Amino acid sequence: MFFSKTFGYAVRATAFVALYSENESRVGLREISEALDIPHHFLGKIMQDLVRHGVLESMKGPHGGFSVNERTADIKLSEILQITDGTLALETCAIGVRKCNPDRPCLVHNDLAAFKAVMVRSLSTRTIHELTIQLKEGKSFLF
Amino acid sequence: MFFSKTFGYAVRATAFVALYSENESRVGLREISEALDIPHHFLGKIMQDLVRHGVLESMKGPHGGFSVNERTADIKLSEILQITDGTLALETCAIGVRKCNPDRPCLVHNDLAAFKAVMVRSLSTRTIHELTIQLKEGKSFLF
DNA sequence: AGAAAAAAAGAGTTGAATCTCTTTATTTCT
DNA sequence: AGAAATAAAGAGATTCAACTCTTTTTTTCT
Repeated sequence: MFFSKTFGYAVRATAFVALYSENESRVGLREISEALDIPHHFLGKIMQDLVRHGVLESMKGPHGGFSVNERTADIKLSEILQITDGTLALETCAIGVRKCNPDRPCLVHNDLAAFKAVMVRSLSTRTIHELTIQLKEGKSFLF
Repeated sequence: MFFSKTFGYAVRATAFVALYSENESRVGLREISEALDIPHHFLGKIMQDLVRHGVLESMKGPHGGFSVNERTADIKLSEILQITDGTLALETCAIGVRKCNPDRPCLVHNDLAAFKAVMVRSLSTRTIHELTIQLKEGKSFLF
């Protein structure tokens, strides 16, 4: 696949927090990991990273957990991808042709180039806010 | 990426053999691995597998090497993918939503479903013969 | 027959992603 | 102040794809 599992976990967890921490309440790591069926220690590392990069807020201690901040709603999927994966795996040629480029395409280049454009656009325009709307309307699902 | 490196190596090597073994001559492992810049021991394993599955023929000894057989030209990319990867990595949900399906799509399901259809179709219709034509016409490149 | 060439086979190494376990730091509540 | 809850941090363990190295088998050629 062209994104890591970590990316999927990060997107789903962020959307989950955005849905369930809207008032003052926070969402605990355990709650997220159980709802989304993600190994909780592993998710812990991912959440740390998201907090470090300002995607979410966290608090330790009783009633601690994760919550949104003023930026969260406007975070784009591409920002999360950058945090978890560094770069989109579609950058390199799918079948390993070193000099593959639009003027010198590999055997599957054109099929992929069209898709890549769609994917890059989608990642760089979709925000967490949009995802939560889809979820609230029952148009897409987190688990 | 959604295919393994092994798949890319296998497709490129098969196309290379199809191009350069048309008369009675065979193509050696070393020649393939050097032309396509693929680690040769690793390629050896892949070639074995292709021969075992009837995609290519091989001969040991002096003047040995790999050559096409009567099936080679009609082999589809999906057959090679089956041999190297077992299955297309697009089968499972890209962000790990377990119950993801068309009636209950995850956040990126629809973007991906369209692409997957194109990709599956392309893999299951393109043959080695078509690839060699593209290569001969200079419309695509192997390295 | 024997040497050389080449693929086949087997076994080991590496690195990265994923996952697990343990300890530490912070916050809240009594 | 002390206990409990919770995230943060650190340090493995596991798995798998990708790669490397060595030995064996088969074939050809002199």
